[in-house]
Amino acid sequence: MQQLLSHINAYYRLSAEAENALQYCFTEITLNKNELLLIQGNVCRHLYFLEKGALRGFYNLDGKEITHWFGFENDFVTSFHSFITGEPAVENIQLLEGSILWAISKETLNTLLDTHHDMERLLRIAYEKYYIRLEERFVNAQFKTAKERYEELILQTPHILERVPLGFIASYLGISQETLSRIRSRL
Amino acid sequence: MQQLLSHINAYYRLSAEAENALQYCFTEITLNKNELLLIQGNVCRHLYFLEKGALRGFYNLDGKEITHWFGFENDFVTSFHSFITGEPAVENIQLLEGSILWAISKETLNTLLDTHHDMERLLRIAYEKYYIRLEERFVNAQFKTAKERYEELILQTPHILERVPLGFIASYLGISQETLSRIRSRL
DNA sequence: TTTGTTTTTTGACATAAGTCAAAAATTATG
DNA sequence: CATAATTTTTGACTTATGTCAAAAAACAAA
Repeated sequence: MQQLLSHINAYYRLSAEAENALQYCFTEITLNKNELLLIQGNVCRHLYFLEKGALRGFYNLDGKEITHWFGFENDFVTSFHSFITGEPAVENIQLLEGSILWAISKETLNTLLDTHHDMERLLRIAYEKYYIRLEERFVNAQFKTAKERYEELILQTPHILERVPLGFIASYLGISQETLSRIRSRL
Repeated sequence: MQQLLSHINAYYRLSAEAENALQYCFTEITLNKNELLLIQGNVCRHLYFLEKGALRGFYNLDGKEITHWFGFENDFVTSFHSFITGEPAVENIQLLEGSILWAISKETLNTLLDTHHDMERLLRIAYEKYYIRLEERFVNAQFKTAKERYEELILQTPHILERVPLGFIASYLGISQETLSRIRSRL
């Protein structure tokens, strides 16, 4: 819990009241490797803070598993579309390592947001950062070659390489595993 | 101005005070076709509401212009990354038609957000919607074929086809103009 | 209209990346 | 440690899409 609080405060300095209220809104969850935090078709009703561990979001496309994002320490994770819209998730969330998470339900979050203007701001600022990140990935996906995307990954998020099997990384980069393997061999 | 207010209220019902304050924060701008609202390298200090008209965001890649988004009636537009971070914009914003816009500076927006919790919420909700939209485009860019992306465009945003030259649409979809032309001919 | 400009299409060819199958390497487990 | 299971690499071949150049079509202006 301390880690969650200090991570949030690095983003945006909360008032003492908001910070205090926040503490009682999160529930600790421990999960093992390979367990599913969310199964596609279910509505994702929680937002999670990942204190320790790693996980991935993936969905099925023509029988293949497509990993489209990873979460690591200090990330907020959820099936975004489902959490926001209340529609069934198209994706699964699976643990890549044994992990410690803190969960808050959408209802509880909404109460927090109603009560504390600065919580609302925190979330708004968080969205800005996540939006910018996604925008960058989008530009990479659409306008860069497979090799360039892999090099970008090495520079920007090398921790992914160290903790995730290659097959997951390939689909994360939007390329086949074989192509990724070849790129690596001639780098 | 009336259009801006009613569009916002369709998103999220503002308090009378917030709505009133908001009215005095926007300035009307009229621009002609082909004019530039933003030139790359400059910091984008405003958020714009597009009341009437159309525009595009584009940047240069290896000497080619890459159009990566369009704006139409009732869209909020800005060079997002630059507006948020205060860094120079990597993109240009150009008018595709003569347009009427309403501008608000970042400073003025921040004052509004400080004063009105519900403005903060409005913006937070707006970000959610824009995030979801971008997420969808991202998945399309990375995991769908050129033909599928074009078909998606026909279904989801046919108005783009009617108002924008094909060359711009091609780079928006992340394909060459020639390929787009061929896709169209065998559809 | 006629002429000039811009946009779109077509053709020929090049290339990045995908697919399928099998081998090699790595990691897990009895 | 030996065997099984998983992950990564390699090889041969296919395919989608890009590039460059030119023709055709559409649009604008005189």
